[in-house]
Amino acid sequence: MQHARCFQKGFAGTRTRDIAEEAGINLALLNYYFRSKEKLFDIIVLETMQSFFNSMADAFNNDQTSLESKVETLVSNYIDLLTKNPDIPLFILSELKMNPTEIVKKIGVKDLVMNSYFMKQYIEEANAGKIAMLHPMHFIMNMMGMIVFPFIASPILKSLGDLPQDDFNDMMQQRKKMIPLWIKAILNTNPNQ
Amino acid sequence: MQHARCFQKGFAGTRTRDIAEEAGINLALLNYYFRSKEKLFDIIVLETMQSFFNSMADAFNNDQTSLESKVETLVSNYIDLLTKNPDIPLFILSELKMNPTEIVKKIGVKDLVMNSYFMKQYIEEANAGKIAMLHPMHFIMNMMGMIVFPFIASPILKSLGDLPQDDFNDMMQQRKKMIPLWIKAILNTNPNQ
DNA sequence: TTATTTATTAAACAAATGATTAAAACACTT
DNA sequence: AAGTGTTTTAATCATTTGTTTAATAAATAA
Repeated sequence: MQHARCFQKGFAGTRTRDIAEEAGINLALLNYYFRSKEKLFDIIVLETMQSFFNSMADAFNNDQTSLESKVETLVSNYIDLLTKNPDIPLFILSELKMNPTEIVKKIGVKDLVMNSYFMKQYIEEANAGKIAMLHPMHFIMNMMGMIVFPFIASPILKSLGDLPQDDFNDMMQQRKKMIPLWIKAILNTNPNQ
Repeated sequence: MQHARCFQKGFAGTRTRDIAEEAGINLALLNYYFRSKEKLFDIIVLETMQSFFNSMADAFNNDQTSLESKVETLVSNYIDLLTKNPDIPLFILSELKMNPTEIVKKIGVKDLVMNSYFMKQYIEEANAGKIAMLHPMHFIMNMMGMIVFPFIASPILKSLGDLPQDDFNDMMQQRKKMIPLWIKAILNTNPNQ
């Protein structure tokens, strides 16, 4: 399923009639299966977040690859994913603001990220002095910010830089190579400057 | 005016009755002044974006300060602004996705950013080899991403890092000092690696 | 004052919308 | 074939919601 309309218009902006039509089923059937619009959206949000985060779980927990290589994989995969589905982040973050922590807990994204082999490697290298002693959350904010923010802000950025969709996508492809370099530069920065 | 409800729930999720009540005026009066919900929101979005971008215009066009110092000011001011009004970015970006380029043009944000003294300095220093030869849009994406993304994604980040609101705010204060250092590190990165 | 425009309100309207109902169609078992 | 439970649908309901109307109050002009 694509949930295209949901992603674009969000919970309040999406009509159950449109969802039913898009799915090719009767409106009453939608309620027969999901009981209410809210429960339907709970499922859509959950599924979407789950697939968004789980898509990286394998690479995250590979104990054969370096931290650096994991960053490269993560950046590359997410940029490809977001190029194909640019509406997902804004959808997730908008819906999440309404039902705050409930959904996040259900997915177990905290365990997925914070207890990953990736995080273990990060903390080890930080303790060993190989990279900057930087709170993991700053690292996540920077990395995800550099990856996700351009897609969230694409309307304004495309207008700002006179970028048609194709040029914007080209730029995102460039970022696949650049972001890992920038991350490395950040991790070599002395925080006590 | 605060537009609090609008910022939290967006166009589709906000009821005109609630806006009227919050403003302490009669519902019919709202239409008497603004003619329709859509036109009311056009004004709110426009005003909000204008204040968001214009708030930085002065510092941006100061020809007495260095590029580095401008980055520091920008980061610090925006983090303070977003700490006070964390709902603004998601509101702007959500509404912007519906009415794509129309609004952006009205504000003249393109002229404000791209023809600023700040940008001139950036391009000069890039040409002089003092900083990396990096497309200005990458620079903007990175800087704004590092500043704004944490606020947009705060629900998930706070849960991920076990951060109560106060700790989250502390972390944002830390970023005031860090982001300029990270930006500098990025601008010293050789892109042809 | 009186007239006229402007601001404000309570009430109502029409369309949209999430949900339900009751009946029909289908699948499966005995 | 008859019985039973499940799936699907057209029609309907009850609210919600953006907007309008018609009347009143307040301000302004004559």
